[in-house]
Amino acid sequence: MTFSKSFGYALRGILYVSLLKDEPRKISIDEIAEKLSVPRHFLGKIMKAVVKAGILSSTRGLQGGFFINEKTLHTPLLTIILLTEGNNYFNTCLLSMRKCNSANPCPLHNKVEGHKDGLLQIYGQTLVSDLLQDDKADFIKSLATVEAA
Amino acid sequence: MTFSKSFGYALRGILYVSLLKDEPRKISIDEIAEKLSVPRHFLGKIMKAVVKAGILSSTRGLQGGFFINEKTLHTPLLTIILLTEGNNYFNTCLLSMRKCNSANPCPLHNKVEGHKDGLLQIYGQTLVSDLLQDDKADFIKSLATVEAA
DNA sequence: TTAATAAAGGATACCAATATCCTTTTATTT
DNA sequence: AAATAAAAGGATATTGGTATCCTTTATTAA
Repeated sequence: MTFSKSFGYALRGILYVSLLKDEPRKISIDEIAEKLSVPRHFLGKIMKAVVKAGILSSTRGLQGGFFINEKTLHTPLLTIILLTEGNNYFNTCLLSMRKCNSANPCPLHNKVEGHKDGLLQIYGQTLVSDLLQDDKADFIKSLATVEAA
Repeated sequence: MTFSKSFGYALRGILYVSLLKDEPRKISIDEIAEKLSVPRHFLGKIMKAVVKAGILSSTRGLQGGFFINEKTLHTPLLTIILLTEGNNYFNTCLLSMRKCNSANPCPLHNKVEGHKDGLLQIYGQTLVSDLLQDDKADFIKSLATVEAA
């Protein structure tokens, strides 16, 4: 039921860049970090992985930055989850038993399998584009939500 | 979709002690650790918390060890989860946004809320006794399942 | 072709979860 | 009472996720 912070940073970064897809400029890591209230250097490391996975594109140099490509908006959440949490995220046994599977289930396995599959469905079918909202200003605010100072 | 190792160790320890509830002897930490193939000292720390929470009982001294009490078998999984993962486990935002809730939802919030509630239901309703299996030898083996050497 | 800008990449620090060890307390047995 | 056995408790590694900084590479603009 939980993801690492990396996942949240990655998805929010992707959404921020996607939201500004109609602007001619590219989006710098500094801008993303500032608008999302996220540690700049750590975000840079994550965004690098996102670009390497082909989910976003980037160019270096003056006027450089991040921008969407043909894959970005059609990327399912599942792809981002597996990127940040590791490919075995949905295969790991809830009881940390290494040989747990359908054939040799741990005591919890069958109880949660249905919901696990349900979540997999959701994450596999929900695309980046499905999470974008029309009101940009409002959406950016919601992406950056942080605790009151 | 994941729990810490502590949760797996705790639940498996509880199940092991519960399974042997008809034996007159108490169950030592050494026996549990060995049968479950789990680090002995770390398990000790977790079992201490389990006892402190009243989910199991224990006595020190010669012939001491762990044993079930009136609560053990009726304990819902949720209690154990909150013990090992922290009370906010089901309240944390998937995108690490600190102010995310129904009134001010993050982009993922509504997508998964249903399944989150479903899992909460399962964990709240499934009791320790529901996970015990009749064939003791078989069940112990399944609790201890580890990777092939 | 030089200066400026920005991502990529590598090195290091920090912290919490995980794991181990050692000492203390408690209970039982002799 | 003394010896023993076992959990409780505290102190200390170890590891992986998180976070920061610095250098390198690439691109653009003057």
